[in-house]
Amino acid sequence: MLPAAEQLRILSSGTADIVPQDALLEKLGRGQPLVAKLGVDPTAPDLHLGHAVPLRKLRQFQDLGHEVVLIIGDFTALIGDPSGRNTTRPALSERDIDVNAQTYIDQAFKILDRSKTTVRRNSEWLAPLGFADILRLTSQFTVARILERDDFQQRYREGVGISLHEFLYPVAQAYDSVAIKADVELGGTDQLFNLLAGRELMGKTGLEAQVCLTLPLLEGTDGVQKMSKSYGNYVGLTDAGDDMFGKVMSIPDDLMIKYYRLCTSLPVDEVDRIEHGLADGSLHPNAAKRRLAREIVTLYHSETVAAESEAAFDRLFRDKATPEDVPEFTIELADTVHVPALLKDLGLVVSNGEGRRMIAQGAVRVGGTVLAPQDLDVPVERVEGAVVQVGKRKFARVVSA
RNA sequence: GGGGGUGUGCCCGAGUGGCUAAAGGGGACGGGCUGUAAACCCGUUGGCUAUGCCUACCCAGGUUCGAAUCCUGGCGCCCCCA
Repeated sequence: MLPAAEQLRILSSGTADIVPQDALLEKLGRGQPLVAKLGVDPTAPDLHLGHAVPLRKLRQFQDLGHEVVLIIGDFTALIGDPSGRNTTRPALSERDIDVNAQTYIDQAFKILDRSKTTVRRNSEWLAPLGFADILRLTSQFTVARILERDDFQQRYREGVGISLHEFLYPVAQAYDSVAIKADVELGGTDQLFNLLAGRELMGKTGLEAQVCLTLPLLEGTDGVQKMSKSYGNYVGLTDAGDDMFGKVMSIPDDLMIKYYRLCTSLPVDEVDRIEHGLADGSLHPNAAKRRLAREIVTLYHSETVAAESEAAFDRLFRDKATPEDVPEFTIELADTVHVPALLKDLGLVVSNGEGRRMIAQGAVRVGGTVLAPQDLDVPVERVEGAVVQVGKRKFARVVSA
């Protein structure tokens, strides 16, 4: 094992906070493998770069010789983390949870080392608790303490309802840490409260308290909201190379360095160099972003795919040419084709109305030429075998049935 | 248990009987500029082969020539008092 100080240097990079830092140094100093914990929510089966941030950090722990326990929050899913905007969440069926958990694990192993990872479900220890156990557990926390949590405070102030059982979420999560005797728990900065609850409960239970390590929340491609599927601003770990490359290219410049730090495996020093290059103008932002996109695609696919994705990207956006592989659709065509309906059939727009609007706005090309606003109906020869394009990135080739 | 408030399009939010497919903002989308960045400008944003028709302002009824707007009942959410 590396010296504790060196480990700490690596583990601290990109973190938001380590509470308390000296405790981590001390734990590392014992030269024993630590147990690093991450609790995951089995409600969102599609992982994205945001989910990958703590997973990457866990991977660092593994590479340094530590153990990782991944906790599937199948039981806490009955509550739903109150930090979400949704106060009510539909209860998932056991089957859904199984499927989601499996999907999660499969994707997580794109990042984690399988041999150093233990997967547990918190229903293992939470489900058997009786009411008396829960009373004992909840008596460890005061209402004032629970209300310190930012989102509870805010919701309480704004008069948004808080259900009593939501108070139990941090308590349950804290108990997870007790159950597995975690040394370190990871989470986003929005998790700090929950992580600290675990630290507190462990202390009160006579265990050595865990260290809380928080990571910044990653903004999505819009650069504003945190990355999330529901905001549509995510880069999925299973996205095709082309998509991944394109999405990364669309992030705001200001976010590049953060992505470099949190989403790639480049060494800290290299990222620092890039940062300086951008600051003094010696590195063009476009070049830096391309490299970022390549690094990320390489991580989840391969170097070859990354190169192909970049080539496809250039073809589409720099040369404004048609992509290589346009999906083909076989459709029965009349002599005169009603274009809005055609666009809808091709899946390029969701309704005829949208198709009309797109045509009116000059966003539709057939065989490379922009369709005039009055061309709602065109002769079949014009579309047959032609590439139909809506906007910059939606293409389809029409083949007559 | 009692009192009060509120429910509008993806979101916020105007709108108290016709001029409202519903102001304004945000978001999103499209066009221009460009580096698919930011900023900025312009446009679009319920459905329908469409000078019109249909469906829409929590739900169900009702009043009216006409309702998001009025009435009745229901549901949801919030606040205060106990």
